[in-house]
Amino acid sequence: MVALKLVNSANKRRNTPDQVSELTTNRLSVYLRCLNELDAAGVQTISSQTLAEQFQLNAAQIRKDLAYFGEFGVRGVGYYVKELRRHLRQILGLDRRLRVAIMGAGNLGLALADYPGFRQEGFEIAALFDAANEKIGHESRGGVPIYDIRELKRVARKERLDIAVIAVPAPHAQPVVDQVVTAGIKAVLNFSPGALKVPDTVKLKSVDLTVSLESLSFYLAQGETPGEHP
Amino acid sequence: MVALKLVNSANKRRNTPDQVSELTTNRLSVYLRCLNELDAAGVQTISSQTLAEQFQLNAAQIRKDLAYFGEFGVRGVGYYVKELRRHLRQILGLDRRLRVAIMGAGNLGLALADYPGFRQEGFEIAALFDAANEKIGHESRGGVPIYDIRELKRVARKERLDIAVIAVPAPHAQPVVDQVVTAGIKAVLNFSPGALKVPDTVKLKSVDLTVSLESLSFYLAQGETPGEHP
DNA sequence: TTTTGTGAACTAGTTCACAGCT
DNA sequence: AGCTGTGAACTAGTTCACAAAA
Repeated sequence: MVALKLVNSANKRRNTPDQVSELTTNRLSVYLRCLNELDAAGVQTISSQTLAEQFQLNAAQIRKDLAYFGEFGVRGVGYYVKELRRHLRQILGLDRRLRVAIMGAGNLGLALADYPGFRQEGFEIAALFDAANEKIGHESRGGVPIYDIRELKRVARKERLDIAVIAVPAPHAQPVVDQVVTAGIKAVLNFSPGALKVPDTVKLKSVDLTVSLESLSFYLAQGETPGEHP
Repeated sequence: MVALKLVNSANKRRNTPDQVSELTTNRLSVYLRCLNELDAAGVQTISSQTLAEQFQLNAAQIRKDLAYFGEFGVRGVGYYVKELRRHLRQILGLDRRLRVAIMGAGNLGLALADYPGFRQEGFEIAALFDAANEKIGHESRGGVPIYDIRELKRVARKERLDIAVIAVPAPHAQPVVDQVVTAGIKAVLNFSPGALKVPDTVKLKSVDLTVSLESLSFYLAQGETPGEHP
């Protein structure tokens, strides 16, 4: 077991022990953000306990999440911030720039194209796509070029696009995602409401604004009648 | 038990039996969307089985989610679409219009203000707030007025704002959400990266774009080394 | 017969608690 | 002494399977 772990941490990539839960990868991303801040603040080491206090999390959970990918900690000390940060970036595949396409140059698409949060952590918004002739050939305020969606396959290859963000009106979402799949893009972030179908060789992640708002509405409706809270 | 259930479905509102999971309320929202489509298509009744086939879900799960709030189905028949739709709208608190404020009239805030998906299901974008003088007093393309954020408390009362959407740059997010809480708003949808602190009388729901993208990045990084899929 | 509502069984995810390094 | 890594215990969420109703 110890021998296996040593092999794993020597041969850094390649480690899908069974199947990592989405909840885990989301947390890794949160840890990374925290480590970036700690590193920027000049902190050298951090314990799972201290890290857990920052957000609403259990220290054992953090240790388990990390231990899953290797033995990154030092007993009696904690984790070296710079080192753990490097490991997490590599586990999350952020040690290379990922190129993102945004489908739909409407309000939302243009806003996302220039959203500074995306660029920060190694993502590069390389292209916008739209079907409206008057938009094609122009670019976003931040300088992202707008291509004809019919050019998707060609541009995807030439620009080496890794991820597509779906920001088109709901009725166009499925046809557009079909084109994305055909163009060979393997990861999709969907902002349109409703379920999209993709083959299971493609990873789809959906952010449904209506569902989020309605979940808040439910809370407000329940809150009307007081009810207890733990 | 049967008697209790009859009481519950007679006295429709008021039913927080223990604590409803977020996963459940999210699904209710998905069911509602599906029912809207079925109703529009003129479908009269639907079984949990048929509903489950529409998206990737188990029929028992749907029945359990619904049965939690009352006995809405008819054995041997299924659910009456119109009736179930009405129940769900009421459970989710969508039987009244909810008034939404968007904090931050930048790219993202303006895009969200005019996002058609929001208006559709009973939400009303009533106000934008910003700190930049040159924006205050203007309005979004869709006609949502932009107020000075210092006016938040007054406007929140006058306009009866129910929900705040946080679309300001990350460093401003915590101060802004503090003001939102002070203004008495009880539900917040946060688009800024990182954790926000709110008192537990306020419901906070976060959509973290960086986390979503990094989760896709993880998938791509793992996919490099083939690995099996079930 | 069809399909709901639901206890029981199962699966996934979290937290505890402690042996074992440093 | 301090803190990680991890089996064991626990909690939450999902699916099965079937009795009861229409």
